[in-house]
Amino acid sequence: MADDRGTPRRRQSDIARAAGVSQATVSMVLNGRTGRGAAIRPETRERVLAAAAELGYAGNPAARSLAGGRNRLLGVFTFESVFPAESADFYHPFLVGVERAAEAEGYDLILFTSAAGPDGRRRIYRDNFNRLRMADGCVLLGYERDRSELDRLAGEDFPFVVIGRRDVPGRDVAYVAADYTTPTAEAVGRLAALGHRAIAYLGSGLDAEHVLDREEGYRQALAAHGLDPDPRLYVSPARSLRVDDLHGLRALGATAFLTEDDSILRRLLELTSSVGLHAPDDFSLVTLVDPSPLRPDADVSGLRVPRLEMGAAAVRMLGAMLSDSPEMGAAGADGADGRRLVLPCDLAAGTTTGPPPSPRPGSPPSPRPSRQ
Amino acid sequence: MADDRGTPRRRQSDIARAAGVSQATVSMVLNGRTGRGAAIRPETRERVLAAAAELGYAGNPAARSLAGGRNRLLGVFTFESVFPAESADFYHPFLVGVERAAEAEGYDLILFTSAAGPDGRRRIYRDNFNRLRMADGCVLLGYERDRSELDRLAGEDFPFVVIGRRDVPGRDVAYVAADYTTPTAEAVGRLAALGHRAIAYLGSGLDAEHVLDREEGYRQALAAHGLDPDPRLYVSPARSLRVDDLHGLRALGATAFLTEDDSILRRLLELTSSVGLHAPDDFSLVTLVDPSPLRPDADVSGLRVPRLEMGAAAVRMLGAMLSDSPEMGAAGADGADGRRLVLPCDLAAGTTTGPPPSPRPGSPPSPRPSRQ
DNA sequence: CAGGAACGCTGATGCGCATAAGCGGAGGAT
DNA sequence: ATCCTCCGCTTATGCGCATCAGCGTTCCTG
Repeated sequence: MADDRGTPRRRQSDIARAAGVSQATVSMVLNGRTGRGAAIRPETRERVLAAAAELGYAGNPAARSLAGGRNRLLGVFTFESVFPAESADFYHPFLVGVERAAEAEGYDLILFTSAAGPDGRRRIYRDNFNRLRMADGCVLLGYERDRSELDRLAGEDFPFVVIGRRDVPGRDVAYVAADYTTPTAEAVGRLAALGHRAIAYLGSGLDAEHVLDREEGYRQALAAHGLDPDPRLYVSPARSLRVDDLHGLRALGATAFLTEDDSILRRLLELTSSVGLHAPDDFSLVTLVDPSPLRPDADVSGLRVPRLEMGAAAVRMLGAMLSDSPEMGAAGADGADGRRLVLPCDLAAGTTTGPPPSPRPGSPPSPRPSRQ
Repeated sequence: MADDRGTPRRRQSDIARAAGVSQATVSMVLNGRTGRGAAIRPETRERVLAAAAELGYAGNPAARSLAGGRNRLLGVFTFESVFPAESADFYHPFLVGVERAAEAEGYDLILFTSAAGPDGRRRIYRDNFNRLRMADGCVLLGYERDRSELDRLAGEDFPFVVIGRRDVPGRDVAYVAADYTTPTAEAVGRLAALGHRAIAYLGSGLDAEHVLDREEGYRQALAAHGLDPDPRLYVSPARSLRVDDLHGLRALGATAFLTEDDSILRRLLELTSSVGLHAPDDFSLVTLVDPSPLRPDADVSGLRVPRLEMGAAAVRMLGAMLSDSPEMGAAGADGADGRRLVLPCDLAAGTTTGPPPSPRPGSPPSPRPSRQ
């Protein structure tokens, strides 16, 4: 009578023996399933349940999923750390959405944390193995440096949904994206309506789809409102914008700025406040991605990306792909029925936009390049 | 030659066929294991790996764990939402630690999100199935309402580590905790040294271990410094403290306050500022759990719980339990060797403590209840 | 009163994998 | 030449469960 350590787990066969039935019967009772026609006698049922309760039975999910085919595990792959110290604010809302939807749909989540490459970035394929396949399907999140892994994955027969638009030529990648084009265009429209004639675009310089969408909105709206698409107003990458550049833009008549990401926004605010300019009086500002909530000082006008909803929608889409047709997952048929979703993006009014400052004497608003 | 959809998941037997070897050989190669004596010929090995890569093989975690092997999957179970909207700041650092350690040790993480009960809280056992067993072991995080699930889990033979001290009678639960007692006592000591004679304790009213630890530190330090342990200074639960209560405590001579959690801290700050009192001039304040970083206005004195380290340590402990002895996991032998870890907690100086205000005329610092 | 159809259960099977046991051959020791 | 030992692989087995095809009974129908 040593200690009970190693108290063996109870199996269905233990219950079966205790209740005087077969293991198959135990399985049926516990699952409420019916073999073919109908049922288990209530009396037997009770005996089995009693035995299970008494022996403290707890099913083995691994065996369950082995026998059943699927494991109700959804993968979450991020190209960067899932819980990064800094960009916490960026990923967090997506993950909240993913988690909620997973919870609602009865899935557990598997986070691929083991796959870090030497550069700290994660890789889908490690030693040529696709660990993602451990899950029934996978949600991909974040921005990859290298598109080839995604291409390769798209060529496999594995169901996945990317958060963010991805166009892989010849493949039919499922994604949940946000519509950046419309609200970017709308932002330009509003600024134009306020009287701005020269709107500078401070871009990230990346060529990802979501970046192209914003540019597209900018250019379309410029044309639609009859504004001059002066290429000098389009600065990209603008990450290391300097005071000189700022002055240059203002000399071109720029009275409004669009910033493509948070670090550029930050940069611009630093610069402007260092020279004593403030929105909305001295210039207008619209940011094209959610500003970090860490800066409570300003309610910046700009896009509000429905991140939580995107995460949730991605999970729901994946769930649908998994249940609809068990095999439609990867290289689906023609048409991307429910496999592409573009969510609208709000344009928050904020407090950083207003009419352009009235032209100071001697400083004509019309573009007149001072030098260069 | 229709589309390739429907290509089933590859199994080891597929690889075996492609490489012209047996399934067992594939298993050995992929696991780097050696049958009995030594090895697989490098040539064979290469062929197998090539076939696996080409066919896009990825192991089935369920089958792996069923077969008695391991998954390299660690579970993360939280009794509440892992990514809660509000308490994000609370859980996040733990998860960062968990993620980093998992990454370092080459584990992937399973987040048990599917186990939500009707009340929104998660349950380990659902329909009597312990899904945690999908993983090799599990880290538990958060505070359970109901201790019975933990008791039951402790009775099973499944390796897990709890973040936060847990005493389950008769069981030997592995945990990584923080030492709240010492810094709480130290906080009282510092306040006493500054001249405070009456230190109020605003508690949460819970009876979890981590709460008891703080109380313990408070009481010990009161005794050690010869302060009167007036029970009226010990308010718990204090979550709905009111202005009256605040005045009552001050009438008792209280010049310093200890707050047990963030919501109580918040409450106290509301109250005091509503009556025009401010730390450290009018009173001193030490909080016994990290204040939410959302409040940049004050650098509150108080405990700093090493959450990130706790998360990482829990994963490392679990890793050790899994590799040391495959069976020491659950109800270990006697002695909790490396299975209990208590990390020290810093006491940050902050700016909310100082000497007690000099007694105003007519308002003696000695306790003299004015009324009631 | 024969034929059939549920009913209530059992036995067999296989999910994909790890692993123990087996086995032919090559090489060394005696 | 004989025996033994390792090597490099194969075959067989079972993890715990869900599920399917029976199979003896009972009850109903014509």
